[in-house]
Formats: sequence, C-alpha cells, structure tokens
Amino acid sequence: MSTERRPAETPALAELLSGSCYCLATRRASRRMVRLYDAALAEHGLTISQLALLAWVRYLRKPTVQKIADLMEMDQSALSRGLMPLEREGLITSAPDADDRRKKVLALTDEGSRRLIAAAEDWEKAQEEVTRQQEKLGADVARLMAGINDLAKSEAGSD
Amino acid sequence: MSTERRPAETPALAELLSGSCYCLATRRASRRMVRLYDAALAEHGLTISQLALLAWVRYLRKPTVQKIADLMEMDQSALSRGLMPLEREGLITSAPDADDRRKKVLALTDEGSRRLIAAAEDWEKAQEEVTRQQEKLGADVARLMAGINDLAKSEAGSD
DNA sequence: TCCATATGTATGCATATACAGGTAATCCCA
DNA sequence: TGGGATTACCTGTATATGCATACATATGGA
Repeated sequence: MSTERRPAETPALAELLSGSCYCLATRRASRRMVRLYDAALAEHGLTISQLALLAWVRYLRKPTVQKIADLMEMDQSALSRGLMPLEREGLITSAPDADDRRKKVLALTDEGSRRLIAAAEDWEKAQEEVTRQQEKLGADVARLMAGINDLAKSEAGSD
Repeated sequence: MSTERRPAETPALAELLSGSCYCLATRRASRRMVRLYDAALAEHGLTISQLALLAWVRYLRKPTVQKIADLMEMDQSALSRGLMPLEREGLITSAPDADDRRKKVLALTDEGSRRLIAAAEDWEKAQEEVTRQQEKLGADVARLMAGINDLAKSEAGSD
C-alpha cells in the first residue's frame, strides 16, 4: 500500500540528523561546555577534568583511583591515565595504601593545592558565564541541569 | 571580620564537587549516553559518532569535511580523523571536488549505506530506551532536551 | 599577472575515554 | 590453610577531540 521509498528516507535517519538524538545532543553540549571551561582554565595549565580530579583528591579522606573513578562515573583506566600528567607536573603524588597495597592513595602537593585554589576562581567565572547565558535563554536551562542530574544520577559517596 | 578559614573550604570547590558544575554534569551525562548508544550499535561495528557521520554523508548533496564539522559543531581536524576508520573499512570513499580541489567530497559505499541503514534500527532502540527512562524520571528530561538544544544551538545548514 | 590573504585538509601533539587482558594483592570458603 | 574468586591497578589498542601548524589551492585586488 505504501509508495516505494528509498531506504535513505528511513524516518530514523532523518530523526538522527534533526537534532533529536539524545546522545548526539548531549555530546554536542558537552563539547561546547568543555571548550568554554577549558579556555577559562587554560592560564592555569589545567583542564576541567584535571581540576575536578584535583578537587576530589583534596576532598576525600583517602582518595584512590577506583574511588574517584566511581564518583566521576568513569572507567578506572581512564582515570588512571588522567592522573599521569598531574603526577608528571608534580601536582599530585601517590603511594600504596598501607592497609591494602593494591590501592593507590593520592595526595596533593603544595603546588597542586595552589593551582587548584587559583584555578577554582576562574572556574567560578566560567560557571557564572553559563549562568548568564541561561538567563538570556530563559529558565529552560535551569531545568536542563535538573534533568542532567537525574539522568546522570550518581550517588556521591561519603568517603 | 570573617573568621579565618583554610583556602580548601573555598565555596567554589564545594560547589564544583557538588554536581552543580555545568560542564562536569554535561560531560557525565554525555559519557553515559555514549556508553548506551555505542553498546546498542556495537554489533554493527559502529559508534554513535560514526553513525552520525555516515548519516550526514548520505544526507548532504556535497558532503565535505568542513561542512560536516560545522554541522556537528566540531573541529575540522577531529572530523578528519574520524573519517579514517570509515574509509579504512570501506564504508566511505572520498575524492577532491572538481570545482575546488581543496575540498574533499565524501560518498557512501554500498556497504556503508547498508551498515548505516541497519545500524539506524538499533539507534532507534537506544533512543526509545532513553525515552522510556525519561518517562520514569518524569518530564524533566524532556525539558532537558529543549535546554540542550538551546544551549548547543547550531543552525543546520541547507547544504 | 603576481602577491597577500583566505580557505580546506592533514599532521603533530596532548588529553579524554572505553574495553580487554594482565598482574598483584586480598578475601573467603571448603 | 590452599586455592578460586574478587578487587585494584596498569597497559595495549582504538576512537574522540581540540589547538597549532604546515600545505596546497583559491580568490581578489594592485
């Protein structure tokens, strides 16, 4: 009954490109955010990921690779690699946990602490800039954040 | 007047880790989405990025690297590299544009077209799965999409 | 026509990320 | 207490991304 149509005209493909793909839309937004925040932090020689990592190390009582990976909802191996430039630059040190020598316990160096504090100020500026953009865009983006936090729900552990 | 406090207790750092960083929240959501969609497409040997790229190549009249990069709001160099595995596997071919030999005009192979169509069905399933999750989460995530599309606004070109 | 400028791609380099597989350390139970 | 199962981490491999830069091609005046 339906008229013949080329597979190309699959509704799915049109939908995919129309901007309604949750994954592509989210990733596009992510790229945009990362560019903005990384630019704001560039003068400190840190990326937003690295800033978050430093912050977790400072925050946790006993920061280990797996612990932080869980909190950031990332693969442990990715986190492990992300550590390297920070150790290389002397912002972080590590040592095996005395209680469980499999675990690698991280710590900020003084320099790491300084960089973290300094960069956090510019992080704040980026954060405020997005807030201002939100105001221009209306309230939708406030709900956006609520939505993202529901969708990417991760129960922040206590330790 | 204010009591002394360690820099560590900078409000900014607490805010950063609390989940209210737009950038980190968006990226976390992105990672989650990509895992979901990539898993759905794995049997076709395609990632969500690659699927989108194939779809654009099929959609545009004269698909070039820069054109698609603009549409996907990505750096041209990233797109250029993303092309390589697809050309290597024979899903895409390329040739210089006769009118402007700087431009690289892309085209799907038959195999590329088949893979695209087949994978689009599983993309649809992932999309539906997210939709179902949204229903469980309430209406917030619908607004999430609206927000994302505002925030990551990109005017889709005509060509 | 010739050069300065602009545009389209590719490459070098660096981080971000995931999955698989390997090793060491721990745990737990028969 | 002797292993098998589990856990924590690392490394190999591959894609995803961006920035700076190098190159070739176009384009537009002078």
